[in-house]
Amino acid sequence: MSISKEKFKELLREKGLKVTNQRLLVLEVLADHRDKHLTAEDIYELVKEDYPEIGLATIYRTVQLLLEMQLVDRISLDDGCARYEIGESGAGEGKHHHHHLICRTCGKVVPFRDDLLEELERHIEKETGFHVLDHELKFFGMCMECRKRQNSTEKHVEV
Amino acid sequence: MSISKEKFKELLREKGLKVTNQRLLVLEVLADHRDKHLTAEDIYELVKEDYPEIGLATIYRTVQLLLEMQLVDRISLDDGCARYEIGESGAGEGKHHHHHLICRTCGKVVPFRDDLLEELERHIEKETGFHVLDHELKFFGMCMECRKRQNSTEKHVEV
DNA sequence: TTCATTGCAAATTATTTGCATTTGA
DNA sequence: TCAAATGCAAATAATTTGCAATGAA
Repeated sequence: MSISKEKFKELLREKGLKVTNQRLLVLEVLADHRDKHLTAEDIYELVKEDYPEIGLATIYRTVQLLLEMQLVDRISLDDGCARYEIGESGAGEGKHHHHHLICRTCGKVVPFRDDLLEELERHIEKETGFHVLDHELKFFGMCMECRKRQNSTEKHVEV
Repeated sequence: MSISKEKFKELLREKGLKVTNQRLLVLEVLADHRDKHLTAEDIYELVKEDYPEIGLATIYRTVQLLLEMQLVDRISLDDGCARYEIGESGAGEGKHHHHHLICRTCGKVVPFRDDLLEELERHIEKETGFHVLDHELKFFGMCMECRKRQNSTEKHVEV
């Protein structure tokens, strides 16, 4: 449901920006790896497969542009580098994406779709006057697989 | 409601770690600036007032230790550096702190206390098997003051 | 005494920037 | 043609690490 290549080209032209191979490829890599939380370095390696002469600085400049155009989201997994993923909602109207379940045991990140926060946002606006435009919600814990593994290996272990 | 200096000393001894002035001062500075979201550099400057010979590396090592002991939380305001604040709940049982309302216009960060996420967490566990231990929730938007300012200055401005 | 802790400086890592060159409109 | 975009290398900024000196137990 993310943005099409044509729509992206159009948006670039509207802004008076140029349509370059590099920009198209960065968006394509992000679109081909949705829910993968790629770092700039990840994107760099993936784009290099098709376009070996690209520079890392171009990746940074392009994701910055895509962020401003609201075509991608930046998330942090608290590992010291920013991660990027393509937005669900195309041009960024329905800006209420998904949350992330981050397993503290194996590091896996599972997306979770939910809109239960809308009510909380209305509550916040009424209570504090703060107008909420967007939110970012992360849950930390242990995924099902790790729980199973823990159960089987720690059955007789004292804590 | 955060941890007392005595309790902290006791915890250090339990772990076989040494009670040092530097460690006490870092905790004290965090306790004296609750809800202030200090960077390592901020803490460094504040501790230097009492203890000018402290090194920045010690700040980093100490906040790392405090994080492991669950006495402080690390949050990111997406400005390229980690921020630290003292935990509400002392030894970290009731790990459900507060959320942050981040104003995109003036950068102000307002804490907001709420427990409406518990229901959502139960829902997630039932749905996905992911066992939630903690969460981090940020809202981005515009604070009341900025909204007022905007109304008064942009009354006749075309967008 | 003795090993954990510290301060300092150097190293590392992610990201940004300056600039000459290239390229899309 | 020509400003925008790129690639490269150097600069920056946050954080980490190695190591000799210090200090708490």
